[in-house]
Amino acid sequence: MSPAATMTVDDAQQRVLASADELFYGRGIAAVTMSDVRDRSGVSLRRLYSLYPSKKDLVAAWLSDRHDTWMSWFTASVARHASTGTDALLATFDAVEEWINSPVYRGCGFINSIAETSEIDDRHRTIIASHKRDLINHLAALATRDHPASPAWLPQAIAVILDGAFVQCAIFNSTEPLRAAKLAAQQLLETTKA
Amino acid sequence: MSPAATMTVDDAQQRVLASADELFYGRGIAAVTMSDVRDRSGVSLRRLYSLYPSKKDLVAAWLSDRHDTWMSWFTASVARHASTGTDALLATFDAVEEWINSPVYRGCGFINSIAETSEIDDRHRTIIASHKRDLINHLAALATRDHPASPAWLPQAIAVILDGAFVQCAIFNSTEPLRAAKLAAQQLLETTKA
DNA sequence: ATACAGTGAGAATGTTCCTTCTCACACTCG
DNA sequence: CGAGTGTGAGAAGGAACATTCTCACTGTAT
Repeated sequence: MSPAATMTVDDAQQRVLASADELFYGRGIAAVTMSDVRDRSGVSLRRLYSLYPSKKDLVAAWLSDRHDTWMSWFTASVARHASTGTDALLATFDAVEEWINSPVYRGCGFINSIAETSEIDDRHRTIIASHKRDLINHLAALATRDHPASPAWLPQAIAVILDGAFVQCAIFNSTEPLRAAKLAAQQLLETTKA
Repeated sequence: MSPAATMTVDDAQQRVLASADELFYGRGIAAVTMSDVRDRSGVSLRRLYSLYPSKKDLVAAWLSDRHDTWMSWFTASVARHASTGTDALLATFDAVEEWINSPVYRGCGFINSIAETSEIDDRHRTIIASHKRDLINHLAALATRDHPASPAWLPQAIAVILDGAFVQCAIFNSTEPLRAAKLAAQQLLETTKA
């Protein structure tokens, strides 16, 4: 039907998206050229453009892909940390601590991307807003399950604290903000529990 | 001695910095060209480069200037909102509400800038980190004065919540995150007051 | 009045990309 | 085997932009 030569379409897409993630997240969108993506993925420029007709298309595909993988990782990591008896909403801070401590950490890829105005259009902004909305929704589900008496604003507040920690840990290159964030969340959860 | 032709050096610098602020904050650094700055400020390219030998130099001057003006505005705005009897740390949320509600709001200029990796170097990152450190220090001073019994992590926690609100209000183009942030801070201040 | 120092306007330079195109090759299908 | 399609490698086209340079002018100081 349409078997490819050196690499299947799926393979090429997967390699491109994996490379795009390392590059776009690690260096920022504007600092990454299409040739960089080719070099790291091994997918030729010609094929790259046949898969993603423009850099903006590639960026959109990357953001969607990163949303999927990040949310999967996050929910799994939270579940794992909550399984030891820790409050699930509080466990979100333990979950992200691993990430923030990793050497590749460079803040939240979505928050970073939306600041690169010359690389981003409304399509991208929609994906980014959806990502943050989904995060809040997940936190809301955890709150409904474990904190049924908590106020309606709690999930959004936890999300705000998480985003603030992402940002400050990147700016200060330290996990100290995360610790303060977790203590604040802990305090909050204790007083809204009653 | 050295009187200029059309405009004094001080005038030119002031006009350039004012224009740079509108442009860099409003559109992002990469999306603004030196010619844009010339057009808006009325300062010729030649003079622009004699004042700031490179775009990176101009960006550094802008960040320093914005730090000064933003902190002045912020401390004054907090003081004004706190003067009516509101807790000073809580008043920070009322203070930034005006800003976030204004049509020019586009998130925190420092958080946005640090994400534009191809426009930013270590000199800029230092200014940005200092800005956030100064903000925390100011919050710490307010805490020492009004909440002497509060835990040491409180100022950093408030700063995290503020930054998270800055980011989410920009992403969602809404002040809803700020409301959740303020409620969380309120809860926090009440329980750490005792 | 004249030489000079600084300036505005904007052209010229050099670089960095995104995107497209060329050419030769590999593999499929008849 | 022979035509045709898809591909890799990388050159070529074109646009945007930071930075420098040219040229003519203005105001100052001798």
